[in-house]
Amino acid sequence: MHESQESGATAKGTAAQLEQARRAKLDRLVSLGIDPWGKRFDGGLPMAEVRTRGDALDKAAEDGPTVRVAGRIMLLRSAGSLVFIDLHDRTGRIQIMLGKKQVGPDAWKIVDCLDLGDIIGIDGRLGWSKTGEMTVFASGIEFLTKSLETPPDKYHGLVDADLRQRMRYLDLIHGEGVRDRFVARSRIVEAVRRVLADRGYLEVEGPTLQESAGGAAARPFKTHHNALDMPLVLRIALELHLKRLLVGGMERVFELGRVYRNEGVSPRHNPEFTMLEAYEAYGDYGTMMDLTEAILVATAQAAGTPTRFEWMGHTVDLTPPFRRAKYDDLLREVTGCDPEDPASVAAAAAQHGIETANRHPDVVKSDLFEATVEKTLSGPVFVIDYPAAVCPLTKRKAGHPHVAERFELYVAGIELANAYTELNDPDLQEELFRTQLAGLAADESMARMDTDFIKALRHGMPPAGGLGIGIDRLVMFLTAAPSIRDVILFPIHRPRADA
RNA sequence: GGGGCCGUAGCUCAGUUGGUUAGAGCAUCGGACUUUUAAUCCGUUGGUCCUGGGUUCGAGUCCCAGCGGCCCCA
Repeated sequence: MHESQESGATAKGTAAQLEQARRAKLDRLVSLGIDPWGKRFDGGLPMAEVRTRGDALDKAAEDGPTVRVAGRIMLLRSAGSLVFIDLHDRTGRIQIMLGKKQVGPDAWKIVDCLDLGDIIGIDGRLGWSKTGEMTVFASGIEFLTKSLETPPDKYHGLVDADLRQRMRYLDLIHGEGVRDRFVARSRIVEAVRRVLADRGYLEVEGPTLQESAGGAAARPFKTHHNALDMPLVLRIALELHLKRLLVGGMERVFELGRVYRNEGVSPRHNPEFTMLEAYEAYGDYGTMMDLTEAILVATAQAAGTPTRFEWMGHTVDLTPPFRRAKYDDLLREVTGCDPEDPASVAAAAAQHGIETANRHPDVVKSDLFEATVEKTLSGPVFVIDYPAAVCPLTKRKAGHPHVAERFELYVAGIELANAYTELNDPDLQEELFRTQLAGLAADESMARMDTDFIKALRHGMPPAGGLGIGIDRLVMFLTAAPSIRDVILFPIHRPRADA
């Protein structure tokens, strides 16, 4: 304490004292000629593999194999000149026993400098302790990295949701199942790519900086290019550029990438999130249903999700084929209105407090559907055949100009996928881009003129099916996560005044 | 944008109707311990009670505003 006052670094407050104690140990390591930041450490076995070997050992035997492991100190129990450590790596944990006699006086000086959170490498004999715990009985220790910060409570870990997201690295170390969930996310994305690759799809990358944001109904983030002195927006969807590639003869394309929507934050919304969009020439929305089922089955398997499970209070069974239900039929069942009759729909909407005056009937209908039907859909269910006016990028059903060949896949009341038979008539597309629906704010409208896209369509886009899947929601669903922030490593946050 | 709940030590949490010097566990530091496993035992350090106002003899506690978080609704 007195030393620190002399050096001007007064240890005021617990945090400073805790750090000072760690820095003292760091200094001791340096004085022992040890680099507290370590170096390359080859030949370490993953803990999971060590455990597999340990399980095969006779528990009384004292001639187990020599193993080398590396990891972070999560627990440290000192019994005099005997120290037990729980060492963790990405694959699991194992107990290390360090004895003063066993490791010798030089190594013991290192053991004296260990704190929770430090990273070390250990050589030792694999065996079982007297109390029946698989243990590496250390013969040597290599110091690899000092931790200057105090880890969270070793039993409770980090609980505060804010801290967990701002300091995700700590959450990954200490949070129950946190790393597993992000491992699952990686496996899910891998599976998506595999399904598409197996079907001959090419993965491509469209521009994230665009002149105008199309392909969805959302407000974009605005930015500016200095050298070109032009305003730009971040993309809100992948659709319009992928369809240009269909024109270009890339008949099966997909993009798996980040999109940005300048809107509210909620348990199901983050301003940046990951979308999959896939387009298949010569297909339609039925083709996309098959693809969606294949992706759901493959990703569930990759994530280790059972076929039948509970999520958000809904029971879900992922055995294909998924149920298909017509939009109008669901609306009729749930609300009792006549979907074909705008007056009947408006009356039902009014009962739910939905504004009906001066609004396009399909907008009202869409609001009514969202307010009443969506939450009842345990799913998985393909809701098919949407009111055409709210689908400006979708081909109309042959002989039914007011019905769009669109489906949304619902699971547990949440929209997981959205697909169309793609509109490829350039004249109709141009007209729909021009048509602003009454009662729909520009921000909420997909109708935004994109003359370059129209030009592309005029060169001929083959009939096609297109599919969009929200990867974050898919991961939420398959890992039973209640919030999108549980599946995004670094979700958006307001800055904090202190830290 | 509206409503509800929350913010106390590095972490996890108590804190009664407003009442003496704000507590515990973990972590830290010192001590005992060669079979522990959230080790145990003895001792020890550590506080902008989110911030700013207000009410009061007296505020962690009540009121107002702000900041931050979680949830619900639009």
